Amino acid sequence: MPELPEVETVRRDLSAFTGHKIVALKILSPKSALPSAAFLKKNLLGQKLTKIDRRGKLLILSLASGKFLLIHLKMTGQLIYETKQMRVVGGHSLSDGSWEKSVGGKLPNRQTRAIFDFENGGRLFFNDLRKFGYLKLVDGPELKRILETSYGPEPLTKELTPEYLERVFKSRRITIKAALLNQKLIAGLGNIYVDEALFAANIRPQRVAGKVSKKELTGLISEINRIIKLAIKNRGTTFSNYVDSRGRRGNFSRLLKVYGRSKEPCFVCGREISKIKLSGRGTHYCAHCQK
DNA sequence: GTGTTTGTTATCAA
DNA sequence: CTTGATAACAAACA
Repeated sequence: MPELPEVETVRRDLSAFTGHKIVALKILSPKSALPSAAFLKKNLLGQKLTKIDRRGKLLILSLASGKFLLIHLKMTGQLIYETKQMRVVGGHSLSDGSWEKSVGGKLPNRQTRAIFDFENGGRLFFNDLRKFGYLKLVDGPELKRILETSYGPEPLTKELTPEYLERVFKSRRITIKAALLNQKLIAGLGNIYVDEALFAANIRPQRVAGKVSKKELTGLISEINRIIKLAIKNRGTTFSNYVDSRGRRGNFSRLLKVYGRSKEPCFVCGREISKIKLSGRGTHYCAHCQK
């Protein structure tokens, strides 16, 4: 489940490989390519990749042509980059053994939906078990429209203030959990980091968003920022199948306090972590610590 | 065969 | 117009 820290980790890693031309593109799953596989090929072949940005959980790859390739990993997407050197040495066994714990075998594999070959011999694999993710080619105006209509402020920016959250939550009768999952209100959080942030801020996920006090929102923002920063530092969380651009798992998993810890003891009070369903999502919290 | 996992959008309802 | 609830999407696993 790639959320902001996981997508940011991939973005930073892949940025090291920008500046090269795409010399071949294989699309193995046409439905993963928007608006169509043919359109992507036409617009990507021979194009230089100039930089990679991120907004929320969306990767934005800039092309020399002025167009943009948007990549969303959704739930099970992976972007794995192989250098020419890695293939020459025969696969993915790095000296630190990191490949053994992750995708293991050779690429492409059954989950591979697209393969980019670069001029420098590098190869980028887009894997996606469940095919929710996509590669989407857009022009400048469409990118602008998407960014303006789909994303609220990012964590770790000055735009995310208690005054802002107070204003956009005020009229809302949804739960604070649902509000934090809404990318239009705040960008980048998903199920894992929402549960973690609410635990750290001592706020019950089922509270009505509009009734959370400004003081609590202030604390919540500070916990969101702290956790997101720490998670990026730890290269994200691997819960199901997230791996970074070299196929390695994230290290934040061992720092999770509530997510995936149903019935285990709360690290603060020792009581059992509860698990309920909110907005159709598994929701983990401590009924004693969170008010 | 059933339930569960989740990011995002479409759809419908109030 | 706004807001919210829910299904749908896809594939694997217990």
